[in-house]
Amino acid sequence: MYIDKEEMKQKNSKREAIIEAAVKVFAKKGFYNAKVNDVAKAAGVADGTIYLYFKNKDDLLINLFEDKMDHILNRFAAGLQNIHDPIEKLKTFIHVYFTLIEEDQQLAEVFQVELRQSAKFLKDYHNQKFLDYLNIIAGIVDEGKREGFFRPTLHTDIIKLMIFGAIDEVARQWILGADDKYSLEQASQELSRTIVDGLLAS
Amino acid sequence: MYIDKEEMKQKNSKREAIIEAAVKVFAKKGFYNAKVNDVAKAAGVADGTIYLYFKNKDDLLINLFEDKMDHILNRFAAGLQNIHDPIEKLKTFIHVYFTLIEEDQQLAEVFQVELRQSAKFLKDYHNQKFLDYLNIIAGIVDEGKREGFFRPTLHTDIIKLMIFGAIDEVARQWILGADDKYSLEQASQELSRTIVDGLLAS
Amino acid sequence: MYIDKEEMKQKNSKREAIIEAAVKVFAKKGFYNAKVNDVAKAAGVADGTIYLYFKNKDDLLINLFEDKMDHILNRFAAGLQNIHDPIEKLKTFIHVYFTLIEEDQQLAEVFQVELRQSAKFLKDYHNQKFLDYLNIIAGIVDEGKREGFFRPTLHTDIIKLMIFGAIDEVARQWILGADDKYSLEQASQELSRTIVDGLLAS
Amino acid sequence: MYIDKEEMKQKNSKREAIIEAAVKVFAKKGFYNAKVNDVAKAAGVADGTIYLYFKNKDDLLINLFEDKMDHILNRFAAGLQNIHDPIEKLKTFIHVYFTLIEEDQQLAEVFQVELRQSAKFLKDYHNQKFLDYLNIIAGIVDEGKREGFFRPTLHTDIIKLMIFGAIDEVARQWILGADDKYSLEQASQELSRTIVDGLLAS
DNA sequence: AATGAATGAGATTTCATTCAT
DNA sequence: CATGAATGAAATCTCATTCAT
Repeated sequence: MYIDKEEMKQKNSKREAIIEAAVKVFAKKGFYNAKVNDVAKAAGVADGTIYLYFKNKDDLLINLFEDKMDHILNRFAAGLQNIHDPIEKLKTFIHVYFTLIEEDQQLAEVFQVELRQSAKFLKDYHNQKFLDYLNIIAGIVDEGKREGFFRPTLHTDIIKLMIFGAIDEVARQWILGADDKYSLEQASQELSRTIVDGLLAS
Repeated sequence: MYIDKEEMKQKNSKREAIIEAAVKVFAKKGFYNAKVNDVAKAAGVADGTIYLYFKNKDDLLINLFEDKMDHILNRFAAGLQNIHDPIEKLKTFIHVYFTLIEEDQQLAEVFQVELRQSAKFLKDYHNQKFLDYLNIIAGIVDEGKREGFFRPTLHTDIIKLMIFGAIDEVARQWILGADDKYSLEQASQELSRTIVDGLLAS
Repeated sequence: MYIDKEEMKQKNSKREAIIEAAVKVFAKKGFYNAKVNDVAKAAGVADGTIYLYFKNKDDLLINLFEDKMDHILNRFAAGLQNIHDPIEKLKTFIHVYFTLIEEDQQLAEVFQVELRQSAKFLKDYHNQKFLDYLNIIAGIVDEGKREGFFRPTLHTDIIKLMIFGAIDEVARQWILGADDKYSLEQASQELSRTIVDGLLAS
Repeated sequence: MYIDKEEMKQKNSKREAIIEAAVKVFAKKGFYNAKVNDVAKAAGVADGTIYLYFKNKDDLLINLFEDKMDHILNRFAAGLQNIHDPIEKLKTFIHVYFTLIEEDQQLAEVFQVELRQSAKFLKDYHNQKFLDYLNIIAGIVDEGKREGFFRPTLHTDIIKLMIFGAIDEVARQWILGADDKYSLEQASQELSRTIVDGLLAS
């Protein structure tokens, strides 16, 4: 029994190690410029080992995405659990987002930059986790409409993208260091205020 | 005299043809999956010809970006020329943006998807044209603050990114066809109203 | 233990195989006209394998040169080991030279013809092994002067080149088959006699 | 009439210009690394123009060689014209050789380095001019034998190569600047003395 | 005769993936 | 399970040569 557990841990830990290495390497070099061997070296395994855990390089990126997205979705679920006011929910959503960005900037970079890149990921690959993520926002917006906080005429499909895009871009530029003119805390406040104001029923 | 003109046109037209072909091909296959030979065939020239006009594949992408960005910046300048009310300016900006997207969807796809991908473009390559573009938004926001329309406490560096991100994401998803639930006209209206409301001084 | 040895042998044997193949192919086609794929085929490996052992085509030529030069220098050292008379040493040097030429005519051709060609080898690439080689001759000449056999006024720096050039050219033309009018044995005798006579103190 | 002459001069001067440019460029970069366009630029003509005067790049090198060799052969003929003593002839030959080297070091470099390079030139291309050149030496040696100055047993075919190689190598190293330890004048003296001593009948 | 833009065959080199150990 | 040497398809880029002007 404990052996199985050990082995499971080993197994997991090797798969994990590869994903963590991939996050680092993809963040630094970009997916297309990163070599499988770079990831292998960073993970402390042989090239071939990666193919024991992942079908190919694309599959590694997909698995990385799904794994990390699970974690992110859990974090949002946890953060929003005990909040009932849609306005507070929206503010919390933004806050959790920036907290995640700050916690793991390399992961953030992969999400912000690399996942945008390939047709594979934004077009061909049907991205349920990303839809789940957008639906958190949609849920909050719909709730706000239902409860009379937000304009009832809001087109949720557009608004959810708008909110996501706004947060995402501010985060991306912070990550890229193009703007060290603002802190994530400032950004969080500014975005919350402006977005909420934009949605409020008059 | 007319010969010089002719030749100029010829010359330009070959460079132009390559760039137009690159837009098509990059939009369809993505930058990294597009072969130089694909671009050459699409442009009706030989592989080598591309290297007479561009240093290498990266350089082609950079030139494509700069050329097209010039056009875009001109379009914004023209569109905003005779408008003085900052609120109207913002609405017009959004409208012009979506008009451009609609006019050339392939170009839009390259800008919205492919240009996000390479470290070259978002990090290494210092991107003056993109800054110019963001500064159009910043200018409108600052004007609105000065003239008392918008909250004077707005942090322009954050707000400009927020606005850009919001518009950009809505446009991207429309391009990618993930959402055929809305028209660009609807999106334009919805964004204008929401963003302006978010910025207004109470 | 024997496994390590085996592996070493294997490893060496692949690097070796590539170098031997390169000698054959460069001799036949010339360095610039030889394709990497020609070498790969001759060595019975894939193109890519060559790049596991050598940085690029130039590096292969350099390594070939250094490896073979080591062997050649050893042969000279061995041949001259037990000889003390400078005149005998000179004769032996010439004899060993022609023996090496005869033993491996393809290698000789690469050394005599191909290595002369690229700026890399005669100018840019700093060529310690070749200097070592010339210094064998210089050593013999100096010894001969010191011991009163050779004219004490000989300018060793010139004489060593003269001797090398004389031997080298006779060998080259024999290799190129331009002159099948003489055997290497004849050439060896003729050169020995003439050079020694030229150096002798009167 | 005078127009034809003019044109002839023009014609010659363009062909000449290309050859002179080729000497410069080949000397600097080596034949294989020199681009036709490099030669064209150096000659102040268009790429295509070179093909009006020469069949291809190889043909340019061959023509360069033949032209220059004619000049060289003439110089030797002139220098040796009024000398009858074979020993003096040999000394003069060496002296003329070094004078030519000194007069045009770039040409020398092409002859010394580049012409050695391609199978085309030392094997395939049947090189009458080079044989003519070697035969000047052979003629002197034979004369010396006939007149009793040199050992009658000398194998002229070997000796001519030996003499050529000795002179050539000393010249080459001087060109390459590897040895700035000696002047060409010194070299000339040293070689003359040593070679003549080596050949003398005892 | 001269030009030089255009060609396109072909060479080097890379790197994801495999498989014998 | 793990390795990493070997593979070889495929991509970028070069450059001698052509040919319409």
